[in-house]
Amino acid sequence: MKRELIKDILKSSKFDIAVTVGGWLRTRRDSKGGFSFLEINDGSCFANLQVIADNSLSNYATEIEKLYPGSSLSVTGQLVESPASGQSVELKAETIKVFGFCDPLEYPIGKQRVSFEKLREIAHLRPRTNSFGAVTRVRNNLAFATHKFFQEKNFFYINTPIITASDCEGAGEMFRVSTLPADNPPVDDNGNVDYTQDFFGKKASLTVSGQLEGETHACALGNIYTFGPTFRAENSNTRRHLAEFWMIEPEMAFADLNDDANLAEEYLKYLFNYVLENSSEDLGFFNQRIEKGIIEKLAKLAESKFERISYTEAIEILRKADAKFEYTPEWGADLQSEHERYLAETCFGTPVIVLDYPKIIKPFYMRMNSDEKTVAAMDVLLPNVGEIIGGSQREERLDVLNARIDECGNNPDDYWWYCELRKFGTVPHAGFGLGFERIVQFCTGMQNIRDVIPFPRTPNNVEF
RNA sequence: UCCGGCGUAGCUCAGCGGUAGAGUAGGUGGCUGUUAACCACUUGGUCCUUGGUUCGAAUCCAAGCGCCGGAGCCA
Repeated sequence: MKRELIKDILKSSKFDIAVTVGGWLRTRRDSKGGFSFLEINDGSCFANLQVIADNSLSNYATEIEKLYPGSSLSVTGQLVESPASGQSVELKAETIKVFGFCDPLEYPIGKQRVSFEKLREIAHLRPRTNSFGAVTRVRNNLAFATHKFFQEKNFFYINTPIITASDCEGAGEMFRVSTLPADNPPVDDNGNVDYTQDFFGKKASLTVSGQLEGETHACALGNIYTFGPTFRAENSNTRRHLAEFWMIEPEMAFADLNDDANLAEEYLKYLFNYVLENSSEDLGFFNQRIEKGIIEKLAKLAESKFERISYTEAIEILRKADAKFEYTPEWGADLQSEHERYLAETCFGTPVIVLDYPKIIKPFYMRMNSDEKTVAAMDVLLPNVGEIIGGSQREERLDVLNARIDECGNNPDDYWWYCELRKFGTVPHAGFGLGFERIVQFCTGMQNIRDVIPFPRTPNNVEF
């Protein structure tokens, strides 16, 4: 079926031409003047198209008057200038084909307001709402902008494995991947599960990060990035965590921590500018209904310089701060949520990049600084969201890396191939990870991360 | 996992010891180039589950289940 998108029709300045649209009814208003107003949405944009359905249509009494929100239809007619205010163009229907009626007594999302919590229970229908249509289009633009940004900078898109045997420094609890019988797995002489009999012949899990594999390709192709699903089996119940989420992980060869921070800042600003330019209609909705001032916020951040401070400076600022913290800031302890929020929201009011964390709170692969107390790590903190990016310069010196693997209590055998990247032609390199849903949250103002991914997976929730 | 809050009509909520309410959606009638349409009437409920206190529980207490917010873990 050849059809025009409402997105294009509403921009059209050509009138009195024949067009066909297909979409879902949002609302019907009857006029006793002998016609009905139908508002159609086809998902191509936020706005609806107003259709005039005259009672001279052959199926007016039999079908048009029985249309309720959610019904699917196609309309062919003349695009005309609207005589009334509220819309510039409207479609005067010549034929209306109804594909599917929608019973208003059963359909859960009519014209009335439905809470986000309720919509999560009907995740198969929620993309038909204004909010989720807008979130989905912004999410799409952020994904496209991500590829565009890295491709323009000559980064190669690579696909790291989803099933893995390396547990990447214990970034979180992992989901086991196994074909062994769950109720009665084979056991070895010590009574432990015998994974040599499993599908892969050893313990396998869903990935918590593609970083270690990503490094292999950075150490060959130069600059690469991944953009794929990531899994954490943590029992996290917050509005910022998912068990399955999408992560973007660039990795650069011949790069240090400063290059890494520059890339992170440039990438975030690129995203802000991209959605400001290409999602303006949807952002207008978020600006009005979800987070007042979000457009101004994104525009300001796209222009501003991100604050950069060392971890040690951050601790000093927090200790002098005129604020009550539940946890006293102390050198050597990780920054608490309240500390990150103070820095990004109260103290600077801009994104903050914190650099050079104590080695004791960071994983083995981060590069040791010359003070031998800190490592070349960075976190990017956003107002309201908190940590959005975590990254580091990687340890490229084999002897130091081996010592750190030992020190952190890891088994060197698990990282033999990772170490060989240092053994054979090592190179300074750096990268970071960004949680895609968190940036969607930030750019839409949506409060709960479960509402910026089509089908959220959280503890006790795997419906759909 | 810990702390706090909340589960009442299809939906959004009020009621907080004396026998069930509003708005909205749906129905009927009226009116209208309408646009969150409007006006009148109207259908609609195991008050999450189980147990306890009480003459009497939607209301108080306890446990369970579910959801939300904060914390931790992190992206």
